[in-house]
Amino acid sequence: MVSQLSRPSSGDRIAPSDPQRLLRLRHTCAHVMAMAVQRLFPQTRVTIGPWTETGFYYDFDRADPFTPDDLSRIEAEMRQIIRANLPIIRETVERDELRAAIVQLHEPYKLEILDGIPAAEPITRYYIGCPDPVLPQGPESPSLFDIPAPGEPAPVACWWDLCAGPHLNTTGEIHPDAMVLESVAGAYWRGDETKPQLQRIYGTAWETPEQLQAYLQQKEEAKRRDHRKLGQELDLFSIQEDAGGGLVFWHPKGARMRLLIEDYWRSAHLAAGYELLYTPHIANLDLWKTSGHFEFYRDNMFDQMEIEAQQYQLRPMNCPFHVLTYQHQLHSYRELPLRWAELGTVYRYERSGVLHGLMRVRGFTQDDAHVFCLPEQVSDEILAVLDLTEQILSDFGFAEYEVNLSTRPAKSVGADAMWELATNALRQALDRKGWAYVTDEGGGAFYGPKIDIKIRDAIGRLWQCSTIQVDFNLPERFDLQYVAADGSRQRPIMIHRAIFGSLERFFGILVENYAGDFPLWLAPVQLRLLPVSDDQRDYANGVAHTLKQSGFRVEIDASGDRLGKQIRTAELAKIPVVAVVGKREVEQQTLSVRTRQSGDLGALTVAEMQGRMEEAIAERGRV
RNA sequence: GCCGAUGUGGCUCAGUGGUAGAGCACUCGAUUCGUAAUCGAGCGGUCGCGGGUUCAAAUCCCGCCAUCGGCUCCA
Repeated sequence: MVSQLSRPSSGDRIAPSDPQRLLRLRHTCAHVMAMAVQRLFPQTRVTIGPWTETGFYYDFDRADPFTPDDLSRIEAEMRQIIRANLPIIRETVERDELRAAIVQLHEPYKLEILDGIPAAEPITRYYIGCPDPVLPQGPESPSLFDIPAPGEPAPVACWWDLCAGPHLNTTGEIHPDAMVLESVAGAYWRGDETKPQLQRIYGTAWETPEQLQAYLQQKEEAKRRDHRKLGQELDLFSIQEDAGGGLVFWHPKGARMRLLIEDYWRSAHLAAGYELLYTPHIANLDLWKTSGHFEFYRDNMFDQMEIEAQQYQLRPMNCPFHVLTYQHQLHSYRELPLRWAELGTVYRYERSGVLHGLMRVRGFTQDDAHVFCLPEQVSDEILAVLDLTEQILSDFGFAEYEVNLSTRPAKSVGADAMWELATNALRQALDRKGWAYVTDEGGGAFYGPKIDIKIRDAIGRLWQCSTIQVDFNLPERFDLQYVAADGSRQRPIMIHRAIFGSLERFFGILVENYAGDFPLWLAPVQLRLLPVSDDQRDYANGVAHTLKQSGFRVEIDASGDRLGKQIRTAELAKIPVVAVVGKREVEQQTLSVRTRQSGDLGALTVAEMQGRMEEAIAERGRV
């Protein structure tokens, strides 16, 4: 039960000196851009243009697509408008008057917006450069006010938009070098894919050029850490066109890391009182009809396949299988809670345009678990899940969380009383855990409310991973029972939860968090031996053998390259520790150790080396 | 799925109608080397796939697939 939010929320940590003013600035930038666009491309219709976390955008309706070249022209035009330092004037207008003006301008989207504004609300418009434009002076007279060639229409140094504001007082308050246009993208009118597709131009804007530079550097940093790029460079995984989009191939180094993650996960769960299950990847469609998935989740399920006149379904979820396992025998209240976990691989149909590296795929493995418990155990069990989640995530280096409590959505099943009980149990557990959280009204699953946990990575971005959901729907649909103390049959409550969410996605987050520079316990290769010449091969083989016997992941550079090249190759592969073996080391039975973290450590015996590495592994750190 | 861009050896990329290129990787040879690239040679591509235009297509046109930036979706 994992939502696969594929992009992180903004990790923007560039602090503005005046946040309110920055929003006005960005909003004004959007207007300036719209003005520039309509000056350059008069046939373009305007729609909306808000500020965003890093800048602004404006959606336009125009027959021809904007090209990168158009963006440069628009940006140049915006600078002219900024340099002209045009006043921005707010005006409260009568609805009918404005309506007539909009009709005259042939702006259908603006008309729709105007007509959507409740009668009681005041209506405002914002002018740029009207009604009394300040004409520029001096040699850098902007093109804006150049005298038009004969036959061309006179340029209009005036533009207005129906807008609630707020805005800056003049365009000159925007720093022309703290603003750039970033990209063009398709967007739907009112975010509705049945409505016309518009062209959205994104820009970024800041108070100062320094802030802009900091933002651009952050963007570069995110690009440097991109798990798709690092996955290729470090040979961790691939997604192959020949196989199909969204299907992941784990290469030996990535698979080794996955194995480490899985091993850790299994031990942690066994220690926390879970049992492990393995269940099939396909099953009779009837199961999915009973569970409600066929009704509620069909759009994301792969097509059914017919096997001997029966319809079978590739699984998009694990829960019905755990439910069947529970149902297979009668349970006493004395057995509960039952905590069953599975690294369950699921397949979900995702529209081609949404696939994204490991973050959004069509086949992935959830670290899924279901807790079957008594109503009075729910709160304790949720609290225990929160504890386990914290333990596991912090061992992977994630100590900062943002927590959401999502309540009943419009499209949902179940009685109000059950929703209330479940939502209260989640709330109570969060309070007992002492975690602050934000309530997301209507953000729950169709079958129950949930807690979502986002982790903050090394560069401040938030990623959704863990989810905890209370479900009274499946127990109902499958008629799950336990025998209560009085001998009556009662219905257990089911808690779904995943900590990593999806292994693929979590792995991608790990790659980005560490920028491929993994702590020693996770590094696919922990140490590489670099023989200075062929004479040291036997010694290197002996050392490698010893270290491998002790459980270290070791390899020998077999290239025959010179030492400098071997070191370069190891550095590029981000191998945490290299050990040079030359004539000296063979004679003294040592290793000359060099780590990515601390550089040259000098000569160490094999035993000393092992000690250093064991220490780093134990604290999940680096050498 | 929608809008736009992109797709050339294993990787990164050049090549805009006239005989497919570079660097790295790989193989071979020489060198046996001390902390981020030794030298030389060689191998390797039906230019994403399928159609079309043309005497001639990596290059132009159409369809499809995948990837990238977004939109929509994300139980």
